[in-house]
Amino acid sequence: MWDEKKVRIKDIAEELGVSTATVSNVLHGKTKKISDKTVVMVEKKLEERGYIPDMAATLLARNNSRIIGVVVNDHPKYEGHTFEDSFISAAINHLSDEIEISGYFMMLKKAKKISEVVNFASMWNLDGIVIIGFCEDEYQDLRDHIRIPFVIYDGFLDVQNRFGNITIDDFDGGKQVGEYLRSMGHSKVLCIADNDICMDLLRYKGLCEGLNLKADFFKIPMEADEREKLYLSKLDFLKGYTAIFAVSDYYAMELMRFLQRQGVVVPDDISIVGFDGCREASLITPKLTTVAQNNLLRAQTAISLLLKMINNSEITENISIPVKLSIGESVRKFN
Amino acid sequence: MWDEKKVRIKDIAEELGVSTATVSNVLHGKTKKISDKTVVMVEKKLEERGYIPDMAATLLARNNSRIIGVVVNDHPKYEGHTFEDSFISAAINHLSDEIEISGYFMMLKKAKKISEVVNFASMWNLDGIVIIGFCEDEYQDLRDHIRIPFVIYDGFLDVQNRFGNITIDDFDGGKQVGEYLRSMGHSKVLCIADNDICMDLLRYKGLCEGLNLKADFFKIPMEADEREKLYLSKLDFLKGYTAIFAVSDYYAMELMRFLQRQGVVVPDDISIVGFDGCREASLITPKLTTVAQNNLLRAQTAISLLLKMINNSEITENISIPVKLSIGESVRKFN
DNA sequence: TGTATTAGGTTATGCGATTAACCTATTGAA
DNA sequence: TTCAATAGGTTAATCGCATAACCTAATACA
Repeated sequence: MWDEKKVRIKDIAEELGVSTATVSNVLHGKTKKISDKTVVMVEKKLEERGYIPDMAATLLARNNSRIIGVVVNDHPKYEGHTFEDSFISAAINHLSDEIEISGYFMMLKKAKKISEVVNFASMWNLDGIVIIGFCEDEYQDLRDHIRIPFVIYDGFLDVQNRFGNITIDDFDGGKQVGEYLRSMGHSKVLCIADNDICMDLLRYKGLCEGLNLKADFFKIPMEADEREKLYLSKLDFLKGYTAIFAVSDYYAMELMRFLQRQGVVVPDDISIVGFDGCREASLITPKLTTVAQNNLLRAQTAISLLLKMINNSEITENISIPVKLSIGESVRKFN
Repeated sequence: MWDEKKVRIKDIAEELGVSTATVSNVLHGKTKKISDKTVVMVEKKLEERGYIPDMAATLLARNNSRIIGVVVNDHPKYEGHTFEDSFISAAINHLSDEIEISGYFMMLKKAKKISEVVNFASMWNLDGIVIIGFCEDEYQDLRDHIRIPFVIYDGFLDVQNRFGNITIDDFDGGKQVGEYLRSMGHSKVLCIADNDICMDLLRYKGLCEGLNLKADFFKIPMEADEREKLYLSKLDFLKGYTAIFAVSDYYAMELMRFLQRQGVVVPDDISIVGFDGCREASLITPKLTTVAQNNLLRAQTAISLLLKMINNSEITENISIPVKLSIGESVRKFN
């Protein structure tokens, strides 16, 4: 039923009465030492027989695999829907395209621990890794245990050349939000985040800078039902603010739904701002005001940096992608 | 910098003074002909040296790769955001988990043509394929050109055992919508779809059955801007219906946004129903009434069927996953 | 006592592609 | 005429693992 034999270099060579080396050289354009007629003959035969290289053999024979691993932290906060997250799925989508364009292959993996990443790299002889969603300690750990270059897709601004690092200007994004809210007359502003480190903190600091005052910071739990409980118990506290800045669109939209269910009108009663510029943000009502990231540019930058690192293991760069406030309908003018 | 040598079976064997065959056999649990103490000794050493098999060599040496390909049609309608589509990303997310649980590896690929799928399978020696988003002709084409089993993730109900086929009961889904709309007093109902074949038609037929009358069918173009134009020019036509059933949530939500921009209130002026039960459907306002699919069950079913087919190439099954109407806020009672 | 069986391994080959090293015939130069 | 160089290849080793075929010593059996 499904048993046609696959065409190998050896088959081509035998049918043509040449050596496998000749066929292989033609395949790779190393034709300096092969006559034009032989080249043409081999090329024709390859085409005719529909030759497709066997990757397992190819990988084994050369020392670079031309495979790039994309590893996403399978964080509990995604509740098993990691690849459905809008930031993650956009990353995968564009990374996949960029990797293919560059003539590489992508291997995609969820991982809970850095040791899984190390094993993954070793077992597939990956040429490089793009990694998403771990924290700084874990990246250092990875750095100490791996032999290949990697680029942190959601990097930190303050990292000093220790690995490839793609970041957005979190501080500036927060600042843009702050300036906008200030221009709209808000001064009682709350910032919510699940995390008080790294980029969340930068966004918060930017917010304060833009507002020109110290906004309050509220840490929320990572589990959805605990957040719900917390919001319920702190409803009056939340209502005490005229605007709330959530450090991700996901939290912003969740909070918005929660408030709407409690009869709070957005933006009339409370204004809300998110961060990420995910697709749903512009599909909901009211449209979410948020800080938009250029996912395509980010993926392009990540892959082009990684390829540079693969070709020269001394390079490590820290690249920041600009962000831009995207004004929706979730903030009202406040006097 | 990144240059530790990787541990091979040969290294383990030499350090222990045994043959590579012994180590390999221990690795695969073929310990009938190996003394307990040797087994223990080898296992200890493997653990201690952190042995990780080289996949390229493993694949090459055995005739099954233990790789499952997941191929998604890179359809123009996604406008380059294929993996961000909610149906697709949910599929990838769950398929990835199921494949990993089964001890296989996933290779993910976008493809525009079936020939790419054939090459992909050949180059990686895939054991099987899960394929999403192509049309029936293309699947037949694939069937004729490939040597390995494949399962159609978004299959058709009327296919007769020609490949592994996972489908939902499109007809029943449409029927549930029809019955619901009928119970809400709607009789002027329009069905919109970009396609007049297969599952879209089944959903439409189910709709009519449930309504107990023949609803109108309206074909829309696949390009977003052309749809926009069409909707604009046919606004009065659309307003002539009390309820519109879009055969996917994507179209339903898009239409809802369009109507809202035109000042049409949903559901007060027009009721809207979608199909798929994607995540955004429950996040928008008003919450979309839609036909929910169980994505996890679908992925589990697809992988378990594919594994059956891999182990016995005679099997081909046609499995239908039940669907359930999820009532939101986008349909009003009409008298 | 002689033969069969079993325990506990080892040897050697192949998977398909890559590539360094080698070979031979022809041409060119002195 | 002789040697070097070049064109146009071929040979054979290698990548790391799996596995069928083979081997030897000890034990079982009759």
